[in-house]
Amino acid sequence: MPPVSDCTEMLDSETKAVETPEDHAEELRLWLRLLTCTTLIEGEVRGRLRQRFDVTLPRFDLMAQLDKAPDGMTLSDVSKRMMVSNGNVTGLVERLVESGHLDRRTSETDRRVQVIRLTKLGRAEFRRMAAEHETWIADLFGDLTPKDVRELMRLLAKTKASAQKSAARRRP
Amino acid sequence: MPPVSDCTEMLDSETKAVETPEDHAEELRLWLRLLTCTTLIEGEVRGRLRQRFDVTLPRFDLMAQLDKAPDGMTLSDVSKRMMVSNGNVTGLVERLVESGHLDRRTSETDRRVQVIRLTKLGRAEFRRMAAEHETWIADLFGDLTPKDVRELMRLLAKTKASAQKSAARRRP
DNA sequence: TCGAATTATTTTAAGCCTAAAATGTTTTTC
DNA sequence: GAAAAACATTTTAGGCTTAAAATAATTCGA
Repeated sequence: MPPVSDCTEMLDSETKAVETPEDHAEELRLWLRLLTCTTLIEGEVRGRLRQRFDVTLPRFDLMAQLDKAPDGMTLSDVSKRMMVSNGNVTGLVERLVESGHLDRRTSETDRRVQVIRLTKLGRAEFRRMAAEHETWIADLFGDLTPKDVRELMRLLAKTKASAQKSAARRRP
Repeated sequence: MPPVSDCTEMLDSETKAVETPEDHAEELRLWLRLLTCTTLIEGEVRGRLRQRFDVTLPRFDLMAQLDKAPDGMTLSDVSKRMMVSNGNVTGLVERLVESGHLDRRTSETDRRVQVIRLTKLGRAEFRRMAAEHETWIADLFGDLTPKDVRELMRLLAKTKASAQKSAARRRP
């Protein structure tokens, strides 16, 4: 058998590119590791929120979005920001209004739109939780140097852009 | 007012460390970016699995675990590997046995233990899906150079270790 | 201006997920 | 060897999540 050159793309006898099952094992491993990290940290945060404040992670996340928007947000805004389905937000908001953390009103100018805001109670509780939450995150990432953090930020930004591009290709 | 040295840790008049609300905004941003990346990619994979194969992501993930274990796994193994609750696995397995993708039997040596395996059908279907899945991942991470991938792998490994350490501190 | 398309939200049906309690089994300990 | 501890799994109750269909309101276009 003649020696074969070690090129990435295989060529057939007529020098035309041939479909080769390329090796994407590295990317796959990277994806699994990314997922593991997120799941690990998310689970930890979820548990601490429940133990310390008896609140669920989705509730906390929703309140976090609203804390950054003093003038309120529409359900669609929230849905896009949180990257969850519309129906999901509907239910989440329902329960948070029920518990007195959120205020919800129909927009004056567009009767399709619901604007939601944190109530005083909601804001106070969120701030209390957020302060502690921040220390948890700092601790979870505690072994990373500032340089590590910067580098990760950069690479994840690149990853996000790459994934968005890929997603847009499929669903333009 | 005398000039103050710009040290990170504030000292009070008696030179004892004082609790200062430290700034962990960078770590927080990092966490949000990590979460965004994962959610983005996960959503994309979920959608493609549904469209192309009419299968859910958790089902796919479970089958992926079993594909790596020809001799089968116990429910506990699966639960640990997937980092989901026991009860969750019970239900997932139930549905996959129902659909003929999994085989489940009680261990000969320990009647508490359930051993599950992919059936022929399950393995065949999984392999078909996995091949395509791999190309999606490659595409989603397509703009990363091999060096980026290596660097991310390294930093995420460090992140995982850090988070595990932090989690262990809380729940030893 | 009227009908069509678009947009915002809700509803529906099904499945996923968790924490905690319950059940049954095995191992440990005295 | 019996009680206690540990273990594997299931059940329970409730909440989260999605995709798709339905409802309602607005905007656009001829």
